[in-house]
Order: sequence, then structure tokens, then C-alpha cells
Amino acid sequence: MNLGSININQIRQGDCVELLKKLPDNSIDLIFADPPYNLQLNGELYRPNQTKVDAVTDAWDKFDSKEVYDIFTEQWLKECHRVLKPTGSFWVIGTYHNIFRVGAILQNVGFWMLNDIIWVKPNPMPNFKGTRFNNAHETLIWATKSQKSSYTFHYHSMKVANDDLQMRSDWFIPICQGEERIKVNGVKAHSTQKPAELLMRVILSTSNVGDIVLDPFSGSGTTAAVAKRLGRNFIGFEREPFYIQVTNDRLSKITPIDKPLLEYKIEKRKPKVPFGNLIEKGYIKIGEFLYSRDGKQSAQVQADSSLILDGEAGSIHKISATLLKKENHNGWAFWYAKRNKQLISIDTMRYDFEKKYIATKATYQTLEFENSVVNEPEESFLKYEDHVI
Amino acid sequence: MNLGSININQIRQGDCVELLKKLPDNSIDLIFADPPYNLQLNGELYRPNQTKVDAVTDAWDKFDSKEVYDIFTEQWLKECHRVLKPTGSFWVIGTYHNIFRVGAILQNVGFWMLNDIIWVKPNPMPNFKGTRFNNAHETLIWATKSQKSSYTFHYHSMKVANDDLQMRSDWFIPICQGEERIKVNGVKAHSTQKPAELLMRVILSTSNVGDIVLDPFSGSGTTAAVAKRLGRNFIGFEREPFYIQVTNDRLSKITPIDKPLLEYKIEKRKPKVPFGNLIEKGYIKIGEFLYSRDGKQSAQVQADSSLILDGEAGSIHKISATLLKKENHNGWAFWYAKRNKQLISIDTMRYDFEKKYIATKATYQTLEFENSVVNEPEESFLKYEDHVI
DNA sequence: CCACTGCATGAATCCGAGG
DNA sequence: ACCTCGGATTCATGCAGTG
Repeated sequence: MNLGSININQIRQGDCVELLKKLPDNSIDLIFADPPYNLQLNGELYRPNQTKVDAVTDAWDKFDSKEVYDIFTEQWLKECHRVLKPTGSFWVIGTYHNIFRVGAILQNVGFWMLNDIIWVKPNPMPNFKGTRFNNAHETLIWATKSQKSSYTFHYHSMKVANDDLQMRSDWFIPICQGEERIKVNGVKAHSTQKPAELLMRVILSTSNVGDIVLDPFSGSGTTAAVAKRLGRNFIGFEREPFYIQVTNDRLSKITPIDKPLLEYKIEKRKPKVPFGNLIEKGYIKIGEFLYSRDGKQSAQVQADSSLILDGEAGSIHKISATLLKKENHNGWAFWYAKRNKQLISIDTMRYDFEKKYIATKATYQTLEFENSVVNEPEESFLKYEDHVI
Repeated sequence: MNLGSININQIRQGDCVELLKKLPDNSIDLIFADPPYNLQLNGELYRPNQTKVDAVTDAWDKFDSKEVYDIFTEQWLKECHRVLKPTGSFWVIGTYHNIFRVGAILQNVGFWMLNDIIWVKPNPMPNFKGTRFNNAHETLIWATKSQKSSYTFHYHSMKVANDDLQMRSDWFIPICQGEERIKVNGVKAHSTQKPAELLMRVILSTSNVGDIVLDPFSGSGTTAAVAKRLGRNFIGFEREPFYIQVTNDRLSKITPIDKPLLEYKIEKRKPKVPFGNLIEKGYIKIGEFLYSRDGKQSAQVQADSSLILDGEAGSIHKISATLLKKENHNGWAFWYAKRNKQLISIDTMRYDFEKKYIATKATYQTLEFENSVVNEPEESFLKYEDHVI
């Protein structure tokens, strides 16, 4: 399997810009980039106008290192932007030394930022001289190809992972050390090996099984390793043969997790019960009136599941929007039915209905979730029994 | 008191770039800048309960394009750079919408970044639509005028404030709400009032009593208010007369904290006990031998506090450097004394000595919290009692 | 005075499938 | 690409009101 002349699920040796140029437009689902902070002038550099910079005689003389770094950054960011699918996600990580330049240039190149994420390190290296605040974090940027891009974001999975609270922009992840830290002959193989946990969260949140994940600065191969483990395809670019060898050793020991375990079950919830269904089942009675929360407005339920207000017929959404003088509105959040002299939200009623009569074994374990109906409706509609007009 | 045509301890109405130009070169000790973020909000946003989010729609946050924003940013940053003293500190705050551009430009203008600081909000506004990670932080940048600048940093005070651990680059501070949030006729006076706690930390860590603190985007006046409270002088620039009025009301209610309470006592610790002092007090005995960590090397203590090794006399530092074949070395980290057949670092012995017998009531005054209680020295020199050769 | 509930609100680049 | 329209979506905190 390959993209152009680049094989999939391999780490390719070479200069990242040159290799990026071999990839077709709009071919990559997810890019994770951990660019060097200190630029080494090994490759060739081009100015934004495509004139070549002589790295030795020109760049060092006429540009300061900041400008050379900007040119380099723009080159690889432009290529990443080109190869990213319109629905793809782009991630980059850095520290204050480079992330502001990278962030500004990626905006200039057309990327649209969705979040900056702070990787908070519980165990950073201290500031030994006591001259600054202990630099205890790194910054990631998550961006799409353009402002209008639609993108993959497994919101509910992230929320479940965070104990049912939405995942925040601050991620507490220890630095890579101990067992996880790859060593060759007792010395660490790579100076900036990223923790797998960080890549897990990036890849799980913004890509799907089978996607192609590219890391243009592959390094110790954490991106490839995690991608493989999570059932994604990967492409890595790396200049140093030694790091490629380290990565290949690493990859050889990884078995992908079984596909069924990788499914985003929590995201695939059934569509909720439509309004008409509540009428069919007798939860809502044809002819009864629904009320606004304050009870001051009402509309009558028709046999075709529409509401009638002042002679105008429409969906629960449409009529609520009319009353609120808005373009659109979610009727489920607007209408209440009168039960036992109390107003009960039709959304609550629907939730109750779902809970009782639809199989809700929508847990991690059950793969049969999709269509299984476990309980026949046996109870009568006791709670809403008096739904007579 | 004034700087050029700008009065000190006043908020001045007008455009910040024009007003900055009135300030002399190298005249400001600390700048805290909270520029417009250039949020680019589209429609209206509703919470799930259908209430409308009161967004930042102020005219001052609107820019025609990011190019216009960049030009504006470069203008005020250049002026800030000019007016900052060579020993001064520059701070700026922003979110992912603008901070990368600001950060890159401030580097271009010549500032030298020391840290980026993450203001982590325990209570941010959620992401209501479940479309992104909850943006739960803002970013501050701390920079000096140039790479070679010396600067004020109250490292020890920050450390004490952080329970004797180095202050980190992630600051957990709640957003400004409740009592602290200034309201006029029941509505918030300013859409982006910063918490005083944030400014306290900035001002306490990187300025001194009597310094001049400038906020070119004064807004609700938090910088001026905290500066006044902490015994600093302030200058504020603000375009909107309404905000100036709010600030003046605010300032009128603030009394500076008493000077003695503001002193950086923890920074002014006595110089550590010199080696000779340990000899005088009998901790180290004249004539005994000190040893390298592995015990393989040793030198003898002389009456004049020097060590003798192979006939050569020198300080603990000099002799350790000789042994390590280095130009300089910290002898405190090299030498061990034999006590109870164990080797004990002379630095540990010194630390113990300091802790017990030097009055260190110079604890950190946290301004808002109780003074920590200092225990009187009660134990005797039991631990090193047997320091006989 | 305390306990509890309900409600308001904060720098927000905040929908997406299907026609 | 544009338009329509169904319907999915929130956390911590402070304060007012009530019992």
C-alpha cells in the first residue's frame, strides 16, 4: 500500500520537506509534527518566493537564525497543509522557543486553529539555577486545513475518558521515562521522546481506525508506534538512520489492538426517539396541548405529529422557533406536556421512554448493541397514565 | 511625578501607541499588556438551556484582518520595547486566537522570552456544542528587553509561595467573578476583567516596591489596582473614558499595603555560612580530613580554613577543582566529613547548622495569608556531636 | 443561622447531514 | 457550494431566595 512513491506503514529516511513533496495532495488524515527547536541546516532551504537559500554562505550571513527557522517552518507547514485532507487534523507540538513562530506561520499558511493544548508535566526538569519559572509544560496546536473544514472529533469518547466531563485543553501527562523510555546501550535513544499517552489522546480524539497518520519528524517513532497500536496506518519521515532503526525495533514489538475494541461505541448512539414515536406509543396524545415552560404559550398536537399554533402547522421545532422569533430552535427543549397538573418536558419524557423501552446496553462490552431489543414493553405507561386531553 | 508628559499613578485616556510615544526611552520597570485578542466570532451562541452567551463583541476587539492585527501588534510592541528599561520585564496575555502572532512579533521586535506561563482556569466556560476541547486556559509570555538583560525575579519568594517548590509555568487561578467582578448598575463593567490574583503573581515576581508598572491596555484597571496595593507606581493607557472612570473608582478604594510587609525578606537571606564559620563553631575540626564522595580522596583542614592536599593549600573550592581538573568547582558539593563512620556532606552539615542556629524569621509574607509560624531552635547539636577527629 | 435549590454567567473563533 | 431544517449540546461558582 502506498501514497504516490511513499509506502504506508514505513518510516522513510530523508529530508522531511523533500519527502512531503512526494505525497499527493489531500491524502493524509492526521499529521502530528514535533519539529526541531534548534534548526540544523542540513537540508536545502527555500525562501517563500522559492528562491534557494545557500545554507552556509547566505543564510547564516544575511539572516539571523530566527529568519532561517521561519523559512524552514513555512516550507514544511506549507507541504503539510497541501497533503492534509480537507477533513484532516493537523497537530504540532513545541515550547516557547519555537511554538509562537510555528503557530503564527501555520495560521498564515491557511490552517485554522481549533485549540491550543497544554501538556502539563507533573514531573518536569527543574530550573536548576533558579532564574525563571520552572518550565513545566509544552504547547500543542490542533488545526484544520481551513476555517470551513469539517473534522473528526470524538467528543463523547474524550468526555467519557475524562469521567464524564468534557475534555479540557490542559492535559496532565508525565514525561516519558522509566520502562517506556527507549534506551540503547543504557543511554536514551532520543532526547525528546514523547510519551505514548500524549499521542494516544491526539490520535484517539481526532482520527479513525484505518486513517493515515503522518509524522514528518518521526524521531523515536512514538507517533508510528501509537498509530500502529490503535489500528491506524502511519507514515514517518526521519533524517537519522539511527532513529529509524530504533523505531523499526519498536514497531516490530507492537501488535495492533483488536478492531472491535477500537470502535467508537460511545459515539454511535442511536438517534433519539422522534416525536412521532412518542405519539404512536401513546406517551403524547393526539389533540392534547403542549406548553412553553412558563405555561403561557401552547399548541395542539395533530395526528401527523405536527403542532398547530394560530392556524399555522409545523414541527415542534418550527413552532417553537416561531414563538421565539428565531430561525431555528430545538423543540425538545421548549415544549412541556401537562401531567398530574405539572408540566413535564417532552425531552424528559422521551428520555424516560428510551430508558425503559429501548435496549440500552450501549456499553463498551456489547457489540450487539445496534439492533437488540431486550425488554418488551411490559409495564403500562403508569407514569404518564393520565395523558388524556 | 511624571515621565515626560505622562503623569505617574494615573490612567491616561487615548490611543496606546500615541501615548506610548510620549514616554521616554528606558523608563518603565514592568509592562503588563492585555491587548485585544481579535476573537472572530460568527453568530450568536446559545447554551444547551437556550440562554444566550454574552460574548465579547466589543468594537475594540474587531480587526479587519490578521494583517491589520499584526501591524497594530508590531506598533505597540515596538513602543513597549523602547520604553522598557534594560532591566525591565515585559508581560503579555492572550489566547490561541492571537498569542502566537503576538509571541512571534515580540521576538522579532527584540524581546527575549524567559517563560510562557499558562493561566489554567478551574472554572472556564464550557464548550457548549461539543465541538472542541474546552478552552480552559490563557497564555502569558514573560520577556526581557534583550537576551543579555539582567532582570528582577524573586525566585525564593515564588518558591516559598509555592510551598517550597519552584514556582511552575502553570498557574491555577479562577476566573474573575463574584465580589471581585466590577459591576455598574448590575452589569459587568468590562467584558474581560482579569483576576487580581494573576496580576499579584506577575507584579510580585518580577518587580520591586517603587517600580513603575505600565499597562497600555488598562481596561478595568486590574494592573493599576494591584500595582497600587503592592506599593508600585503605575501608568495606565485606556481609550474608553468609561473604563477609566471605573478604574478611578476602583483605585480610590485601595490603600497600599504597609512597606515593611512588602519587603522581600526571603530574598534577603544572609549569605550562607562560610566554611570558616563551621570550623569556628566546632562543626568541622581543625586537623580533620575531608573526603571525596567515594572516600578515595582526602585533604586536611587547616586553622585558616584552607585545605591542604599534597602540600598545596587552597579553599575547599580550589582544592576540589584541582582534584577534578577543572577551573572552578563548588567545594560544598564535593567534600564529606566522617561522622560515625559515615561520610556526611559538608553542605548538609551547613544546611543543618543554618536551620537550627541562624534566626530565619525572614519568612515570606504572603500579603493575604497568615504568617507562617517559626519554631524556636530546641534541639542541640546532637547529630554532629561526635565531630572529633 | 444553616441547608438547600434554582439560576445566572464567564475572552467562544461552538452543527451538520441531506437535498 | 448553498440552503434547509432536525436536533444535539455545559462546568464551576457565586448569589438570591426559600424553608
